[in-house]
Amino acid sequence: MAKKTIRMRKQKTIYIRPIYPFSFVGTFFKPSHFPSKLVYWQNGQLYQGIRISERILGLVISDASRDAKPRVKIDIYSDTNVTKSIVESLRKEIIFRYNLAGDISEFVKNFKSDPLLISPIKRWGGMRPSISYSLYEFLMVTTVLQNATVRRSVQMLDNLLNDFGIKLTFAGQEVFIIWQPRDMTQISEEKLKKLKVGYRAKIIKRISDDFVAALIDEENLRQIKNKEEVRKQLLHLYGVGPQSVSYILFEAFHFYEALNYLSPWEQKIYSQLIFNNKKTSAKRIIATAKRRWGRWCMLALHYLFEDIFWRRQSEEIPWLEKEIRI
DNA sequence: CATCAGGGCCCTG
DNA sequence: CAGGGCCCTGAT
Repeated sequence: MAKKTIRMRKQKTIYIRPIYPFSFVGTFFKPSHFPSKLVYWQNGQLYQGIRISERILGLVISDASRDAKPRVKIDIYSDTNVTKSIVESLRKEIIFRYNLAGDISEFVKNFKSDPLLISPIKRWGGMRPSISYSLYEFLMVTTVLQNATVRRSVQMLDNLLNDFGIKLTFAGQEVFIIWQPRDMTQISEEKLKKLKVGYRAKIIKRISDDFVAALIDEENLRQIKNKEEVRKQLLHLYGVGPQSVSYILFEAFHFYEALNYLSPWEQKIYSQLIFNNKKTSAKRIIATAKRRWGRWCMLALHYLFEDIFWRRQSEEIPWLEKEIRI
């Protein structure tokens, strides 16, 4: 059990208007993501915790679009009242994390007749790359994803959250929020290893230390428009390699063409979706995607990927099940 | 029982 | 640039 629990009550509701075209479900719920206690999706609503300048808030995010005008509703929960400046910082943060100010109209326009994308775009047109987490939180997640099956990743994160996370109770649900970098400074590697994270203990420590020392700063990175510069800075972090960086560049920083690495299991899935076989190399898939979709190449793959995971929820896709190691 | 391969990354040679 | 080692777990 988490050592700390915060019970929250509803304080305020705000609305955000995303840029058209927009898919609420596609943007706020990613069926391909591994299941964690950090976010909870139910009945078209997303529950999550978030830190805004040292304050912890609970959010219930839902679709409030009207007359084809996209609109996102956010109910804000907290154990104390929230000031106007917290609310405004939260608004900005949500707009960035979920890329609500991003404009992907050109992608939709250009490829809505592309044979591979025609039905994903019909279903999810307006879906953006997004992530519920802060950069630090995302790095903790990519660390537990390394060299592990889904079950083991979940176990590692659960163990960490039980010792260092905070449980938030609001709107009749429970979600957890990850510790802060400074909470790790006095925790020994040995103690982390008891939580069965193995060699990742060192990674968790060193990334946390770098955040505490302000060697890495999410706000700064967000200002950088050059993808390769962001990549370079992320790769400086211990335990962060090409796989983690590719997730982060696309999902956290929204570079639609961040595509130069595919892990073996993803390669098999894309190979099947694009070439109808399992053995087309990652290199060839990447080259094809770049040629076909240009500066939207990673976004295009994302549409294919999420679409097949959505279909998996309602139909049997035996070849896919084999590639997803539970 | 022993061995091995994971939804990587680091380090060495 | 290739390949061994790192952690744990479940499969064989």
